[in-house]
Amino acid sequence: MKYNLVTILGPTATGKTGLAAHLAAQLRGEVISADSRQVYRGMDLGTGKDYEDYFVDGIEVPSHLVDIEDAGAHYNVYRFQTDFINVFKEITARNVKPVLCGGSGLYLEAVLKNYRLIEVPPNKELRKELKGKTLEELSEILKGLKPKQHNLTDVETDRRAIRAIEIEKYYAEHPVEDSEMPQIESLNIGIDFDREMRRQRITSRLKQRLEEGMLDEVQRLLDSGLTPEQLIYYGLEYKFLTLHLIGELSYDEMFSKLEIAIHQFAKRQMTWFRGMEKRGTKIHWIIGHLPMDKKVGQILQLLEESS
RNA sequence: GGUGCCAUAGCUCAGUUGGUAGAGCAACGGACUGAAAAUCCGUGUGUCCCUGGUUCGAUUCCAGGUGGCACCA
Repeated sequence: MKYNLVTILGPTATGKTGLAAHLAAQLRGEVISADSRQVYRGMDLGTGKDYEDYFVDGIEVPSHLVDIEDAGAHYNVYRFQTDFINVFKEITARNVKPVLCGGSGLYLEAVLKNYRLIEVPPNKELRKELKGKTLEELSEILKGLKPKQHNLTDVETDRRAIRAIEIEKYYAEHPVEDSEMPQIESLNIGIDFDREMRRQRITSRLKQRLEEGMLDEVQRLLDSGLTPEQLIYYGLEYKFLTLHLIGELSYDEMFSKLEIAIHQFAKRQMTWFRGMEKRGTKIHWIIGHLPMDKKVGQILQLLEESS
């Protein structure tokens, strides 16, 4: 087979995990999650994590990169890429087929396009040197190092700006060799629903998860000592449910604002996937409402055709 | 039933001393290499309720109608 990876992607609420698990079951494979929020333990309903999705005919398909961090921690692309590489190597060495599955476009592309991210150790001297500079001065320094600056979150706080400068300086001094990254040949499958269907699925899934106790989950995280700010940082469900629990939004306001925010998120995900296609990543879109065995069948067919 | 007020974008509303209109939110498009469920950029999508009158010209003024709200019966 030409491919050494199958990737299942798509916007939120399209049934990616279930499809990945069913496919992995057919291939004697294992699932590697590419979801920037499902990495956190205790964040389940709010991240759309559903352990039952991994059971196929009563047998659990092994999964990776889910529940690997405490809630409250900050995971990131660099960590994802290195974690992915480790899991990929380990699985492949066991002669098991990896199925990458998720909706975090940046994470997917970091792997599929082999982003050059390297370990950047803290530079104490530089940090001392930059300490006390204003955010504007730091922004200027960063702009000098990285003229094509897109991401304003880099200069939102002094700490982040200093880290961004540290990373850029390190890159400048350490040309990267791309030896670490295994060669990835991925068959990419996108799950497609039309816009109206996508919105309906998001809304009904939101209602369902609220009924299943999503508010209790967020309350539990608050009770465990996480601050509202820490939870709001995670966005979407955690942001709006927290705002409701601390009394800043009524239930109805929370619901409608969250619903809108998830719709907007799904749209941004689609923009990212279209962007990936423009940048040269082939995505085979399959129709979301087909029965599971049809979808799996189409993917197996594509794999066969390639061999 | 009477009187008054209102009717403009998907929603809430502003506006045009008469020259066919604009904000917020939503929606749509885009960007994205160490927080990415984040962050940021761009786009107005309209029988200005209907019919008639005045006028070179009416979404705007006048009359009637329809619908909504309030008050009085």
